[in-house]
Amino acid sequence: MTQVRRSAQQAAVPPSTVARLPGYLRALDELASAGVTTTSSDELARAAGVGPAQLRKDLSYLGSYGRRGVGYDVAHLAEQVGVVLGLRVERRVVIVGIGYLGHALASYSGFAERGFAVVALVDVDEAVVGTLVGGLVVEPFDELARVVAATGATIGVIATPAAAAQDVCDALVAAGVGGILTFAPRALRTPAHVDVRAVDVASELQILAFHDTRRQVPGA
Amino acid sequence: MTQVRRSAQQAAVPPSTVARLPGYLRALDELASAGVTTTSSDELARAAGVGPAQLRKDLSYLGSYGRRGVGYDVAHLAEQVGVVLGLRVERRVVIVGIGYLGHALASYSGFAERGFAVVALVDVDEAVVGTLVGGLVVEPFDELARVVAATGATIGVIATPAAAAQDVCDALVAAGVGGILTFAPRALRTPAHVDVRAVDVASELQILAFHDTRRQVPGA
DNA sequence: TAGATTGTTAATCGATTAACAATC
DNA sequence: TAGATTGTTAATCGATTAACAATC
Repeated sequence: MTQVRRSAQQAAVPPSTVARLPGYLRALDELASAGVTTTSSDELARAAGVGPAQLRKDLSYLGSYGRRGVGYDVAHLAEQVGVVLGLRVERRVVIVGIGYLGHALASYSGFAERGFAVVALVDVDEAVVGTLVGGLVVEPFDELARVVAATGATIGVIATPAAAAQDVCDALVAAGVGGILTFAPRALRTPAHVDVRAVDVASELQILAFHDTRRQVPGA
Repeated sequence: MTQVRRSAQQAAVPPSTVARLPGYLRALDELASAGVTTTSSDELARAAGVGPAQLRKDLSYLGSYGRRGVGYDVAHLAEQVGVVLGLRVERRVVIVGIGYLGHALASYSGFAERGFAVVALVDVDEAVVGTLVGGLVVEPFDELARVVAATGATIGVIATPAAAAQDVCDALVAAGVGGILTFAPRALRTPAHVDVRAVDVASELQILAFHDTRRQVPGA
């Protein structure tokens, strides 16, 4: 048991596989909406935008949920992927920073549809605190710890300017959240037991610009 | 020359390295702002949140921009990384879908700071078309091709609901953009010459939920 | 049974890490 | 020169892909 962070259930699911599971779940939901009840690795892979071999390999880490010669039951597989992702337990989210982005996130219906409840909004700006956004009253930043404790939020979202990100991050960690999703373009320092995912839209554009260059300027 | 998409310049930069370059650029800008003029792979790696060996390996694909025993000139290295990413040419961006998210993106100052000009906003909703957002007048969706041609946009951002994403994507491709950044939770089909990057915030939360589960429910 | 499709194995490929010779 | 730090090589590691035996 010197192995770092390994669940007791089955063999570990590799990170690259975990990162693709939400896409499979999305594709399964789309198929279900279209009335499809049984699917194949070929069909599901196409819907998710990956190769069929990769899909089967990924699913094999979760267990054996298909039937040879037949395929996968859409509803059953979706349920199992949901279980593995931990979506059968309600996940509560607190959003810090209620600017345009925070507004967008607080109002986004896609969260509820995919297993998340936004339970609190927090901001430092006195002009924003107390206003109603997406059905919630914005709380002051210095109440963060209390708000997290009171709501049972386990995931924090940072939607503040980059300059404030590390302080907000520290406060979220101190308040006891286990995972952080940050939109601020800055590397965050966190203890090892806190999971961080970063979305940086300008970085995404820069990666697109790289390929754009290769395409437009072949020689120089 | 049967090799697919390979630039004529130097040896290809691996995708995983390209994806980290924006982070290095960010870290370099932070160091420069702090008055640092020379840095080491150790210092820069720490600022960017990666290991020093990985940083040096990544930079080695771009060329030799450091000096042994001394380190890297911050300004010079930032310039070179910018060149490789294609940021010395102005990149023009059109945003489709001006809801909360589109608003947030249109108003985001971080784009301009990092080499991008938002040159056009487009929406289908008649109530939104004609309004002023972030200093730009929102154009009707059926004008997309004309707007892209007139502004010279080469990158399209999709900030619409998932149901509209594929149609918007097709229209952007038809209009001639070379890269697409989508926030809609749906796999997009595009021709091979168009580069797509997808940001799905609910998927990010689901990945966090996976680790949350491992932590909170060790046994079952 | 014959046909279809999974789950798994093995081979390939790419990415990361560590170590160190080159060199400032 | 002695100390520092890069750039590169080689070793390790993990991820992807292809092929096919198992089996419905």
